[in-house]
Amino acid sequence: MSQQTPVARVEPSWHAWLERWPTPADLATAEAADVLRMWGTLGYPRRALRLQDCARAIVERHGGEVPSSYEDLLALPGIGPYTAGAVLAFAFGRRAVVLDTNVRRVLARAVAGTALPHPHQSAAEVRLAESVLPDDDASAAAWSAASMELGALVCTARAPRCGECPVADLCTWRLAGSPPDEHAGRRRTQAWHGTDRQCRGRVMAVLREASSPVPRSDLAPLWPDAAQLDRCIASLLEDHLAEESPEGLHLPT
DNA sequence: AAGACGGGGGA
DNA sequence: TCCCCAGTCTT
Repeated sequence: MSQQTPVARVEPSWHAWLERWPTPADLATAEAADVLRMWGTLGYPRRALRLQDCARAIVERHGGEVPSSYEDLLALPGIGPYTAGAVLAFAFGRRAVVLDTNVRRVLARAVAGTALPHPHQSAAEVRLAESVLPDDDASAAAWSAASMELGALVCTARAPRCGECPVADLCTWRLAGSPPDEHAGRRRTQAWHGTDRQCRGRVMAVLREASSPVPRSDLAPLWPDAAQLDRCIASLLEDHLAEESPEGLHLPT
């Protein structure tokens, strides 16, 4: 849930979710429509389907227990290098590189001396994270939690609280006078207005609220560009985020 | 190596 | 308004 969605916004949904589907086996047999409705407005609803696919894979491949090896975790749907490392570190207390946006920013400032990390993660960055990770499992897991918290609460992207930072006196960026972002202006802002993502989001919002199939004619007013709307509906069907029956569009059964 | 993919809250 | 958020998957 927290892949690209702030944890503060995730937390209430996370509690409700685990109350309804406490185990992978519970989620594996849920209705996809219920999964998507419970996901609500967390964004990127494909993640909800991947999470259910992940639960099914855990049941089928691992007897319903979350696996504890990096390879097995990485092979699960929706689990990438970050999440695999986070599960290893935070669920199993193991030494693992946990390189999320917060840790990337902390390392960029404290070690590399730049205001923000490069737009795209590099292999060199992973090597750096590995090199500063303590050797034993317990210390490494604590390091991973600490560096993430530091980035999330103190070393924030917009207005870092350097006065409260425990490592301010060894921060390369701070010591250099907190120079501005090197690639400021080159970071392309993600377009939103008029995009397929906005269009898909509107359709999904209607389908989540609907208690019966929605005819395409009822969807037309949602979007000025009819061709784009058709294309987006087709992509939602392709992604299994929606289904179509003679009565109209609805969440998958 | 790029693009696609939601939505909300803070500055 | 703009920016960013405990990324992943596809091409």
